[in-house]
Amino acid sequence: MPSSRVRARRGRIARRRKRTIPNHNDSRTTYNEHFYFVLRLSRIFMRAGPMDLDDRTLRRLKLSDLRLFHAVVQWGGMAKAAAHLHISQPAVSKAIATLEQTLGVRLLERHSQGVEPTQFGRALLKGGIAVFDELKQSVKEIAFLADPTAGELRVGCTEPLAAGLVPTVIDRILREHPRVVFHVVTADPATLMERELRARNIDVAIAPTAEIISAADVDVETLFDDRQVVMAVPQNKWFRRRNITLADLVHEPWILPPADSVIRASIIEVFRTSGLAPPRNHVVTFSITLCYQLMASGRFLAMLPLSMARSHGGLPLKILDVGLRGIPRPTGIITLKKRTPNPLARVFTSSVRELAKPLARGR
DNA sequence: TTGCTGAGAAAGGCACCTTC
DNA sequence: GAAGGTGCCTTTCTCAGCAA
Repeated sequence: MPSSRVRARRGRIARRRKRTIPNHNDSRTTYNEHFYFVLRLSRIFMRAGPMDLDDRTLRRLKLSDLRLFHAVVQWGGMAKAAAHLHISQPAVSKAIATLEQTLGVRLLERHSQGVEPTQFGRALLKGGIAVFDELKQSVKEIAFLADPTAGELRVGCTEPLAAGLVPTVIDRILREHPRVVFHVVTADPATLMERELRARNIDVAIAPTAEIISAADVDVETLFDDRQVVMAVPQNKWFRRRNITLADLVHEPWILPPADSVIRASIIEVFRTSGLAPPRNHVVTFSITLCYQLMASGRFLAMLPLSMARSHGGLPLKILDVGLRGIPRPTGIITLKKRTPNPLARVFTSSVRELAKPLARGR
């Protein structure tokens, strides 16, 4: 039986503990991180359904548990997650059980072949991705403030923009921020938005905006019409001709995008509007590298975005004046709303805006 | 203010159990 | 047999209290 002095002391300690954040055995979990984490989770669970999540319950949630829960879902089982995290299976099982007890809901469906997240588990996962992304962005912000010449930026763009505008922007930024690392992903606009931006694999996307379905979670800033114009290299026989029309070029070797693409349909429409049959498909490809290689021979023509001719990369492409304004293709910056921006993303987008100004004239 | 101490909480491992 | 769950244990960490 403890003495009255000891009991009184223990009582005082217990009362103090109730007023403070519990010990998480994780020195990396700072008060601010915990506050933000709890705030996000409370919003997530408010959306998930009516639940009794009081302040103490939310304070028990830990970033380490969320990371562990992520691993379990990612690997499809507690034992597999434990192996990847270098801890024992019971440790994972207990952590998940504690998490479920704290939240008062079942997060995982247990099967003989592993586990699967429930609707509550999926809600937690979705929020978890956002929580870790926000933390990552904060760390990047701190790193950028500590050393503005370094950092990391993930950019998504289409193939033509990767061959024109984007390298010019990157080159410009690297002159001022020489130790910045760029990760560039190329894909079609819809994939960039769904697979890369929403999954937070990229910080910013530069792409044609007309093909982006407007959504509440996405910011679209159209900067210029990247007109599709007829292009050739200076060695091409048509380059020095004057007063040429589309009809003169229709029987030349053309490089065209695949038949099921939006841009191919627009090109065909241009020929039809001029009363012409579409050119024969000599080469059908989305590959800009292949396009460059073929055009370098001086034989092939292609309808490419104006930004490719205006930027300082790749082949010295020249516009053939066939008396058309070109197919307008609104292009701009796409970012995720309510996401703390990577400080380098701000540098990147302002550089894009500046370089897009000459292309935006007449828009 | 600093360093030490002790209590309590949390994390995680081992052995074993249960379920499919 | 494979997977998760449970009980018991040890280790580690945090923090209040206290003395110098």
